[in-house]
Amino acid sequence: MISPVKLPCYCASLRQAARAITQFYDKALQPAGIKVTQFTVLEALALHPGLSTGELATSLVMDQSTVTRTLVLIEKAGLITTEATRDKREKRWILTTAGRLKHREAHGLWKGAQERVRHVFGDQPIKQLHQLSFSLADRLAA
Amino acid sequence: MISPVKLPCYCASLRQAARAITQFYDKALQPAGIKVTQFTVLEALALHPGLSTGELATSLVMDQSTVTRTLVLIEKAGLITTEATRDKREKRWILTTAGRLKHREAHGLWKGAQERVRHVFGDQPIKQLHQLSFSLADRLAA
DNA sequence: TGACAATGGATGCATATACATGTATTGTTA
DNA sequence: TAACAATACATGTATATGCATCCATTGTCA
Repeated sequence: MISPVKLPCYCASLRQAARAITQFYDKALQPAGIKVTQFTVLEALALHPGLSTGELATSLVMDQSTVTRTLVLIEKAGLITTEATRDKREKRWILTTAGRLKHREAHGLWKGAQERVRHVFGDQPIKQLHQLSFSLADRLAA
Repeated sequence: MISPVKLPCYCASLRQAARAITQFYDKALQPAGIKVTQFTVLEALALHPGLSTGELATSLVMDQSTVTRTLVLIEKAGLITTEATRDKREKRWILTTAGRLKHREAHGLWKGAQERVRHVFGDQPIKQLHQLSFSLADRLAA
C-alpha cells in the first residue's frame, strides 16, 4: 500500500544503488571484519604498493580527508604501514604481513559477492552498470 | 604519473559514481542551502504528502534511522511538520509553507543539474545508468 | 639565504549511513 | 482485561563523506 517513490533524480537512483550494494558487500566481508571501503583501499595498495595518501585519493576519486581516515582505521588494525620517504610530508603506504593475509581472506569473500551480484542481476547489466559508473565518475571529476 | 586504480569491484565503481554525482548535485543545490539527500526527501513528500517515516524509508530504500535523522534536520529548518494521527507511534510528514517554497527553489536548481549531467554524459548513457541503478537497488533490496 | 608560496596531510565540523538496541504505543490472546 | 508480542520511531555507536582550515615541510626566488 506504500506508494513506491520513483524519483527521476539521477543522483538519488545512484545513491540508492550504492547503498544497497554496499550493504550487500559489507555483509559478505563481515567474516573478515572489514568494510568494503577498507577492502577497496587494501586492494588498491595490494595492486600498487607505495601509493601516497594523496595518490590514493586521486585514483579512488575520494576526498583526501576521507582517505586519511580510512587509512587510520586499517593502520590501527595493523594491516598497513608507511614507508620512509625523503619528503617528510608525504606518507607512502604498503601492506603489512597481516594486511596481506587479511587482503587474501577478504578477496575470497569479495569474489563471492561479485559472483552473486552478477548472478542475480545478470552478466551484461552489471558490466554495463560498472562501466557507466566509472565513466560518470571520470567525467564528473573533470 | 599517478597510476589510476581501475578496480573490478562493482561496489567500488558504484560508490565512486555516487560520490561524484552527489558532489555535483550538492554544489548545484548550494544556493538553496540544502543537500541532495534532503532534497530527495522534500521531493518525495511533495509528491506523496503524508508518508510516514517508515514508508519513506521503504520507498527510498534507506534505513529507517537514516531517514529519521534527515527528517529531524529538515524539520529543524522548518520545512516539514507532522500531521496528527490516531496511532501515536507513527509520524506522517507534510511540507510546511516554507518547505513548499524551498522545494520549488531547490527543484529549479536540481533541474539545472539534471540537464547539465545529461549534457556532459549523454542522454542515453545517463538514462541507462538511472534505470540500471533503480533496478539493482530493487533487486538487492529483495 | 631568508621570506613567501606551494604542497601533503591532519583535524574540526556537519551530515550520511547502518546496525543494534531502547522506548512508547498498539495489537492479540488467553 | 492483563500479559505478551508486534510495531514505529528514537538513540548510541561506529564508519563514510566532504569542506574549510590548520600545521609541517618543501620549493622558489629575489
